[in-house]
Amino acid sequence: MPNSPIISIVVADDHLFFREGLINVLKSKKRFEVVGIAGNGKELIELVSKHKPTLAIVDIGMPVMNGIEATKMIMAMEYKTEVIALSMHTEEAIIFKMLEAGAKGYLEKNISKEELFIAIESVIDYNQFYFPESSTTSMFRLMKKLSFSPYPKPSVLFSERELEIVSLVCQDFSSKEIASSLSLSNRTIETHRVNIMQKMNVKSVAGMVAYACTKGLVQL
Amino acid sequence: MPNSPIISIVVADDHLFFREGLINVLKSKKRFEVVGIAGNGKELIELVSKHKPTLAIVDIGMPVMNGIEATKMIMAMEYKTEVIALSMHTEEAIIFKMLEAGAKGYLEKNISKEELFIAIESVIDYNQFYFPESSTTSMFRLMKKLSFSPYPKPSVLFSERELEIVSLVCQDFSSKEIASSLSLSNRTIETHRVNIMQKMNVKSVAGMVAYACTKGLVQL
DNA sequence: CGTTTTTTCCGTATTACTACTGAAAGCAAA
DNA sequence: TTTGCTTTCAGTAGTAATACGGAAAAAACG
Repeated sequence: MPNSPIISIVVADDHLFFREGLINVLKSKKRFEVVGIAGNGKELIELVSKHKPTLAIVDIGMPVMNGIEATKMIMAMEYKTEVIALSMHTEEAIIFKMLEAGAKGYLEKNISKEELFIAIESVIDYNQFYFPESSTTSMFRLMKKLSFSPYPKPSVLFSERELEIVSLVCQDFSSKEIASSLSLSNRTIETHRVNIMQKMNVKSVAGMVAYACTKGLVQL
Repeated sequence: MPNSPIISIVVADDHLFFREGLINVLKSKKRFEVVGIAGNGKELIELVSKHKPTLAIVDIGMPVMNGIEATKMIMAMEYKTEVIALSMHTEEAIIFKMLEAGAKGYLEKNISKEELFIAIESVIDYNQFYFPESSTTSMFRLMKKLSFSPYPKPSVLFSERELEIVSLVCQDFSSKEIASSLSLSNRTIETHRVNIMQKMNVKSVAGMVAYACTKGLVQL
């Protein structure tokens, strides 16, 4: 999913080396912006409430406040920051608690860059849960199945501007309103609409909004 | 959810008395239409493939073919028939297998009419999983949480005609097209659109489609 | 049977959207 | 540097949708 909005991330882990490594990996993709680094759960919730990031990557075992408690507190905040849990080993009971607390994904610490990216995009772009392949207990198999992506991936790519306009259209704003709110010409918006509808292969706004909803282009 | 489309149902249970009782209860609501009655899994899949019902209410323990196998086969069909499982007792392992097979709900046989109706509407209207309150093991607590309704209930009621038109609008049909496909005047459709938008409190088609998607008025 | 809701239909006017053009500036990749 | 994509803007025209009105038949409900 190129041309996607920036994902701001807060990272929490009590191991300096791992933390730094993780941050470096995240920084290698320009879509990811690390806005905060925490060494324990308390720091984490402070950073999350301060920066309201899109995502928090949270180690489960941390001093002062563990990842489970911290996740619960993050979930209680009004801003919707997603949480992906990190753990050294696959301990089913712990992962379970983390998911109950509200985490949307779980990762072992020895994963590859690629798996990390996939996990983040699954959770953020496609609003799905993410579990590692190694967790093959029956409960996880079932949960994987139940938490399939509700959105089939769109087959075409939309630019950031286009996604912005789609989103505003879905919020019931007219072209004029969108134009003035973005300080652009009405004709610019109309051109975008035409292009968007062509890409979607639909005939009218109705089809455009329906497409956006079903493909998960907008989160309403 | 009054003014909702008819739900066609196939019932499968090997106990005559229970089966008849269930059918009578279903018939007490005019929204439910029992289109088939099966005494075992084999009959069930024949009836489902013949009638393509909205819902199948399936006993787990049946001769010839049990509910789990039958559910798997129903899920493999192209038509999307939902399955609600029935069981005598709450046996976690069995329920688990049933959910893995693709059932969206589970009910004990000693439930009330009201609970049955709620279960059906949860599964059909709101696309959510349904578990009985009595299953309070941690796994079910979590699964309940994960399978919350993605759709907040609409606060207004729409007539069948209105829902029909909403659905067609969401499918990118213009008023003219809808008018001719329903053999109605263009003005009739336009009037409906106005009424619908007033009820939804939106300003344009875009808002209408977005409302329909978020409230689950249409299944796209 | 009366009441209410639903469904049907119309005129007029205005606004919004879509179709068909065309084009220039910016930016990034090849 | 050329190529391509994104973003910006515009004229003209036609079509669709929305905002005001108003109204009557049909069906559902008590």
